[in-house]
Amino acid sequence: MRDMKKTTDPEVRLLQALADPTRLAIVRELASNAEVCACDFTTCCDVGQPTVSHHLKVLREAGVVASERRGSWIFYRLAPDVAQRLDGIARGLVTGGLIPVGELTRRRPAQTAKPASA
Amino acid sequence: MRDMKKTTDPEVRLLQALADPTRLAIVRELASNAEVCACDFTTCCDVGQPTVSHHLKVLREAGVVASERRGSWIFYRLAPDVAQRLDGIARGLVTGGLIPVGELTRRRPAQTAKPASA
DNA sequence: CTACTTGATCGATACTTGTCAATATCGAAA
DNA sequence: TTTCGATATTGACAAGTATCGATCAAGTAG
Repeated sequence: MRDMKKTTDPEVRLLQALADPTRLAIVRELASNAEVCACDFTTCCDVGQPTVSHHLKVLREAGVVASERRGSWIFYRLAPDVAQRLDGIARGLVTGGLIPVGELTRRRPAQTAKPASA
Repeated sequence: MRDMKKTTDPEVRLLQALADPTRLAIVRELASNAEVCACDFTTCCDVGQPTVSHHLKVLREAGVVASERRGSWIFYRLAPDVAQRLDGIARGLVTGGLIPVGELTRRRPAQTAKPASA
């Protein structure tokens, strides 16, 4: 378990796909253009062509982007549910507004006892 | 520029902080408990204490969690704006609903010409 | 004070990843 | 078919990082 490097969690996969400057630049470009040729990313992201290809593969396999070949070029666009999936993660992190922390704190012997984790 | 490893982009920083199985497990624990003792993460995330400490540091420096010492224990909770920040990133990725892709495709000579990136 | 407990830090190691140069593949056009 | 342009893949390398054991620092309890 300790060496569990293979992340199966789809939320972690999505976050990992987005958690890179170059890939987020690609995604942002796609967010404002709706359709971008692969060759354009090399200029807008300031990286070499193989690097762009690599990042596009990561994004593709994470379900972040979809590709479509037209003529000699391959156009990429955002998967339609990316924003929704990310928003789902964000919603899962909402607690502060729902649970008054002070109340939880108040009904514990906070200074001397540790609350049960379960 | 090519060696720009120092990521200053706060959105990338947030995503990087969350894009790890152990850290997301910590964050989820905090999302459902609102306040968790640092010592409890070792069991719930199945990693050693130094590892937990390391990940908590990463989360702290990314502004994802806040810590508070009470007695011998240090309690962690989610920063109140984490969900909102993540949602902000998600909103920035919404385009499919705003721009009818078909229309963009239709008014281009898609088969033979490449559209200008700008 | 000492002894104990919690959490942070250090050092080492193994794994992962971002990048590039070189090459291969694929589609279009001649 | 050959040639050319656009992508993908491969191989290698450097940098980053997740993890652990050992140790340190800070606080509590005797």
